[in-house]
Amino acid sequence: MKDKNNSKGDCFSCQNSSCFMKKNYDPESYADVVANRYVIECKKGQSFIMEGAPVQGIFFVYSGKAKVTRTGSNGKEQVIRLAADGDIIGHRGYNRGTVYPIAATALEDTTLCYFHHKYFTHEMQTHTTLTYDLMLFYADELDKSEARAKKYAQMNVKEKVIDTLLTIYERFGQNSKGLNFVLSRTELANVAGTKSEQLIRSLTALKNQGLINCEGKYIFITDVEKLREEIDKFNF
DNA sequence: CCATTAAAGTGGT
DNA sequence: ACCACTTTAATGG
Repeated sequence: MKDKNNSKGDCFSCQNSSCFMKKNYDPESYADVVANRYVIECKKGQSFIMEGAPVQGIFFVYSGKAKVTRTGSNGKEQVIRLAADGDIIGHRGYNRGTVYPIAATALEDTTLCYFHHKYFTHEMQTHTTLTYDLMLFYADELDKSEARAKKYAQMNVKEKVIDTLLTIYERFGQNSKGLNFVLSRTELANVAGTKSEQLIRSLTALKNQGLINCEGKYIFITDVEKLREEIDKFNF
C-alpha cells in the first residue's frame, strides 16, 4: 500500500539512522519521499524479488532480515548478501540491464520500504546528495565483492566458514546467545559457498578448538582474534 | 502431550 | 564430493 498516512511512523524517528533516504533529505523535502513510499509487509520465506524479473523499484529493509541470492547454472543457491534494518535491496537492478540479477527472500517477518523505479530514478537524477551517497555505496559493494572473490579463490572450506562467521559478526554483532543473524546450517553453507555437511564439520572443528560455541541454531564466537588470525594471510 | 516432519549431525564410499 | 543413515529439534493437533 502507498504510505499516505505514514503508517509505519515518521521516518525521522525511524530506527534506521543509516537509511539512505532519511539521511540524504532535509525534513521539508522528505515529506515528498514519504508520500512516495510504499510499505510492504513480507512474511517469513516470502520472496519479494525474483531472479530475472523486470526491475520495478528498489527496497529498503525497515525491520526484519532478508537474503539476496543468485542461482548458479548448476542450480545451487549462492547467498550474495544478508540484509537487516536499514539495508538496501534491489540496487543491482540499477545498471544497464532491465531485469534483477538476484532474488531476495525474507528470512523472518520483514517490513520493507519500497520506491517505484520511476520515482527513484527521478530522485537520483535530481537529488545529487542521494546520488553521490549511492555512488559511494556502489563503490564499497564492488570493493567488498572483489575482495571476497579474491579470497575465496584461495580459501579452503574451513577458512571460508571462518570468513563467513566473521563477516556476520562484524556486520550484525552477537548477543549472549550468539550471532545476531540466525541462519539454518544449509543457509549458512550457501553463504560460505559450500554444503551443509562440510559447514557442520568446520563448525565442529572450530568448536573443538574452543573458538566458537554452538547451541542449536545459535553460534557464539568466543575468540574473535584467533578466528581472525586463521584467515589473516588472505587479507593482504 | 504425543506424533509427524524437517533439520542437524555422522560416517562410509 | 556425495549419499545414506541416526539423532535431535520444530511443528501442529
